[in-house]
Amino acid sequence: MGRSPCCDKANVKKGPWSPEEDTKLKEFIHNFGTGGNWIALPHKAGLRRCGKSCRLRWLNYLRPNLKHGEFSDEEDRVICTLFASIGSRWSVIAAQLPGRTDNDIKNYWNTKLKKKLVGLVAAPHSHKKPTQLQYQQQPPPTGAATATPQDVFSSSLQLLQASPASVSGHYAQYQLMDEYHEVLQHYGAADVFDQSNFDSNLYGGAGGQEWPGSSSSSELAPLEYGYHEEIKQLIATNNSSSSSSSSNYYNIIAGCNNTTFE
DNA sequence: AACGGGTGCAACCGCTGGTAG
DNA sequence: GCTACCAGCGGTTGCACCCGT
Repeated sequence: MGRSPCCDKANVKKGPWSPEEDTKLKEFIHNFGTGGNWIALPHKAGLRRCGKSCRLRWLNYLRPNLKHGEFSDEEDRVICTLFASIGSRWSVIAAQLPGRTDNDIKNYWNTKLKKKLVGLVAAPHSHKKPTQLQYQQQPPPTGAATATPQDVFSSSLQLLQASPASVSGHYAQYQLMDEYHEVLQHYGAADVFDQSNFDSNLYGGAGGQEWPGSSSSSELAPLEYGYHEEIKQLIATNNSSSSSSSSNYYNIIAGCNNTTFE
């Protein structure tokens, strides 16, 4: 048996919202709030819309203090960093970017950031990347039988963050993101993450969404949290071998010196 | 001017997890 | 413990707009 639909599909309007509908929704929520029940809201507000549609419209467009327009370099950096850490958990990423919605960030990632990466790789001045074999040669984290893509990327990003300021910046970040993307493809993309393990690492296993030690939910979580020991281990291992793949990453990053990204 | 492909964004869909009864 | 309901989430789609030919 299937579940009952959330609304009468035949009697709800779909498609773009009109200014009148926007006004009705805004005024209703301003006067009465959502009442904790989005399903009942459209009827009360005199809207022929599905409750889910109202919720989405409010959260993504009508809600106060929303930012529209270009993402800043800093926002780019946060998105890349968090994507590297937690994957496509857009709501979690959005929580770190005040005024941005998960839908915004998802669209931005899918339409712009991802393409920036691809463009960089295709660009003539792109630097040689490690091969997939080199990914496989990455040492596994402590206690793991094999290195996961996430391990590889985490170590790469950590190397980047630990490197001198001259080698940081968008180009290097995006270069790493692309490597990450390639690793995902190599591993079949789908079941790369042990999500529960990720959550446990990311949130300290407490089940909450606030970073341990953080007094504010808007505080940016330290990237290395949860991976700290694994990453240190990886760095230690990589640094001990001059022919290790970590030096490939250093070469890539070093090659980005004085490269401006737009 | 007309057309077609590309792009960006708003909105929808289907699923999951939480929870009240 | 079970069921039904709801909010929230991520993936996907539809469409308006832009731009090159």
